[in-house]
Amino acid sequence: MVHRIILHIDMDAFFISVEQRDDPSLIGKPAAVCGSLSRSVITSANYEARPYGIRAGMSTQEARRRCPGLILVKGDHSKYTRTSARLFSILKDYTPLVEVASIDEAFLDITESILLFKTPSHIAQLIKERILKEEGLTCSIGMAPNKLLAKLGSRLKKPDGLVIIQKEEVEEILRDLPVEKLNGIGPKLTEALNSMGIHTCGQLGKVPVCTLTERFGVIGKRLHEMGMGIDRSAVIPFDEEEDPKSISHSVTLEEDTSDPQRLRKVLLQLSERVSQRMRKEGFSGSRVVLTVRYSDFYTFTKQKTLAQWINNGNEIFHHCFEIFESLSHPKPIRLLGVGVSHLKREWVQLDLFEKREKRNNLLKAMDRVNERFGDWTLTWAELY
DNA sequence: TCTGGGGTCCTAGGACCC
DNA sequence: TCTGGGGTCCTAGGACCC
Repeated sequence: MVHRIILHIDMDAFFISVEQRDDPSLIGKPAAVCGSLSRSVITSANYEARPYGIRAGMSTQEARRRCPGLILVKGDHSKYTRTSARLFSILKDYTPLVEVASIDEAFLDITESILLFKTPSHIAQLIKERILKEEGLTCSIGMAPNKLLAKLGSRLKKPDGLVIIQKEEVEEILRDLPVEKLNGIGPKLTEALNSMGIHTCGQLGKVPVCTLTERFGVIGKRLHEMGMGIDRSAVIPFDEEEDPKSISHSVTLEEDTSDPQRLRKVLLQLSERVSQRMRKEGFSGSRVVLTVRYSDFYTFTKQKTLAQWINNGNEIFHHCFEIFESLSHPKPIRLLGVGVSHLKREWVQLDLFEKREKRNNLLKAMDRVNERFGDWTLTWAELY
């Protein structure tokens, strides 16, 4: 295989950095973005807040307790989506092979682009400069022979880092690197590996594949390769992405409730939002999934496969309400979710071919990012 | 007043069919 | 009349990601 050059671009503390750019009074003070000001979690904390232990996923209450002076900003997701779209349009100036990994992360395959630019690291440098100049934001970039290592690289030096991992250095870098630093190895796998005496990637790469497959099944082979820094997966540009497999919305209620009328209304609204997205993106589905979380945080899903394809709000509601009513709910409800899976395309987006031809068109990029992230703009307040 | 919201992939048991 | 075995679909739940 041709030796590839992959970049992973990861925005630094994306949401709160956007807020700081727009409100300089936040600069230099511990600040964080959260979902809502009451029952929510931190979605992004700035580097001044991190010494207090403030991290994404922490409840806002816990964050306030740890850092009484913390400034909390309610997230404005439509703003982040618009910023994200402009960032992706910058990236597409350097290669058509840009993968949207999340709202603030991208993979670029620049193997072919180096003919047009001086060196690979020059491309990375140009990208950092343009993002800073045009958006006032910093990012961290990892450059490596594959996505796994590029992603590792962008994590190694944050914020505003540029880490280049050459093929020859891979073994040395991985030798003493804790396994949990790799994308895809979460808390449970880390614990399991550690209990087998495997703590570093170097150790992981030396474990025979059969030992790993015996213990972990199909992912055993993948783990073995990860330990050796091998990753053959391709960068998938946005216009070659597969269709989504499910569309869902969920909401944590302002307060736990058992009131059937309120719960019914929430299910109706969630069903309507799901159906609007399905129709906008051209899907029907034949499986409805209800998610319920009780006040004690016990969470479960119940699904129902239908004999027909549906995409309108009333039908989605009808089926998920039927599931809802078939259950005896022993505790007040904290969260409800409605989803549809088993999706089928009703129509093909007319601009798909156009998209292929105009990969550098800003509007197309914005459309695509909006399709993926636009619904983040909806908040609880807007539902009522 | 602890704990958001949107996804993907994998597993595993049971039903059902040949 | 002591019971195989392969395949698919359905359902629920878990791990992981940002």
